[in-house]
Amino acid sequence: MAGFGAAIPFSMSASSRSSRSSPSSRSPRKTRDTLAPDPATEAGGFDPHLPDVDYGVLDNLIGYAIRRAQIRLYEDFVRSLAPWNITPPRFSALVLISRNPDLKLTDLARIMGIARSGAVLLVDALEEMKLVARRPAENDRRAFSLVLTAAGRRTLEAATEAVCDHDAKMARALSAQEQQTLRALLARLA
Amino acid sequence: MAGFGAAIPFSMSASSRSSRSSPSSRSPRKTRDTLAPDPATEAGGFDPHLPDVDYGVLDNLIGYAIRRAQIRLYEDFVRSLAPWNITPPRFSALVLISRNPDLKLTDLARIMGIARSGAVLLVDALEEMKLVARRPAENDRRAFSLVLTAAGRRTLEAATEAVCDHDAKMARALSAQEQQTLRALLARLA
DNA sequence: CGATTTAGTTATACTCCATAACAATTCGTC
DNA sequence: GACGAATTGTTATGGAGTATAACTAAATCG
Repeated sequence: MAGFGAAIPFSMSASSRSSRSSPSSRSPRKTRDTLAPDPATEAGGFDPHLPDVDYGVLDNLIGYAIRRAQIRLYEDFVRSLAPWNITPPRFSALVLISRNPDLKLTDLARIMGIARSGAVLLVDALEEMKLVARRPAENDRRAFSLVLTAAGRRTLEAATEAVCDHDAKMARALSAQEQQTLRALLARLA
Repeated sequence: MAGFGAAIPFSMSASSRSSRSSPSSRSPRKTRDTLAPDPATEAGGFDPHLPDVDYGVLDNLIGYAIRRAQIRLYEDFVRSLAPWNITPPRFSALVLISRNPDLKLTDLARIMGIARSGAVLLVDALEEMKLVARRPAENDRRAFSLVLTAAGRRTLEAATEAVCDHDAKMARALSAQEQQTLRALLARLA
């Protein structure tokens, strides 16, 4: 889930494979054959609310209304960042590194709500893309200060523009006043 | 990510481990020792908006406002379902199976936006928990009709109550009128 | 009937992320 | 100032979720 980089662990008990009697009783596996290349990818674009489906309580929950909106926005958000090979967590990291001087890897992890080990991987990727550099921190020889490279600044600028365009496009059905209302209501939840 | 059971693939290029010069230059690994049991879990509860942090553009995007609200709701949502070992996708599946008679596994996959293979695992888990049963479908010996067991109905009823309580708790800061407004605005996005 | 499609399944692999352990360093406290 | 505790960055390992591809049995369509 991620998206912002949040934890949202959601792990719980594994549901290990179970033996089960199948409708058409199993028979021994044959060897490869390959007749039809299997029709294009499954599970493509996802419509969070199909007609002719009874969603029961799900339709009554504010949480699901938010979830649905988030799903719709998210897919397009990812697409708008794809040209730079930037994922949402990477975008968040770039913004945070850009705006918070002397940010340490541990700070980044805390802010984004991920484990330090995850932040290492994230920064590794950004460093390999030459967008971020680890610079020895002053006063602490254990730590790095994270900084954007020149390329990182350029990429962030371009990606930011794309993201803002995307956001404006998504919200264009709402007036400025309505957007303000939406923001205020969301902020008051929970 | 899931949560509702949505796809949201979000995969792209893997950021393979890179060689990197560390701040304190590496030395050979020693064997086990175990001194301190490492302080409680990292990446615990996540605050989507810390003070003293500059979030830059992120604070201006409607998409992030929604994302943040969703994150806050989600953690609590998961906790409210935990007593029954029900995850959000499992809850969605139970509701959908309950409300849509004669639902097939493939239908479930399509509605939830996951691959059929994923639906198999989901239904496997629910069947192992004795909440759902595969019943041979009429007129099609390939397919199952998914149905709730008596235990499944009881569990769904209890979990639904917990979920509704949770949702009401989250939205209690908003008047009925405001909740309606929020719903309407969310529906008009994208 | 034969070709194609569909439902359910399995195997495999990938991605993201957490936990745990660790070395080097810093901090707190006497 | 020395020593135990905490912190920083790191690696190894593994788990959960989901996708892709291939497959069997059955239905459908010409």
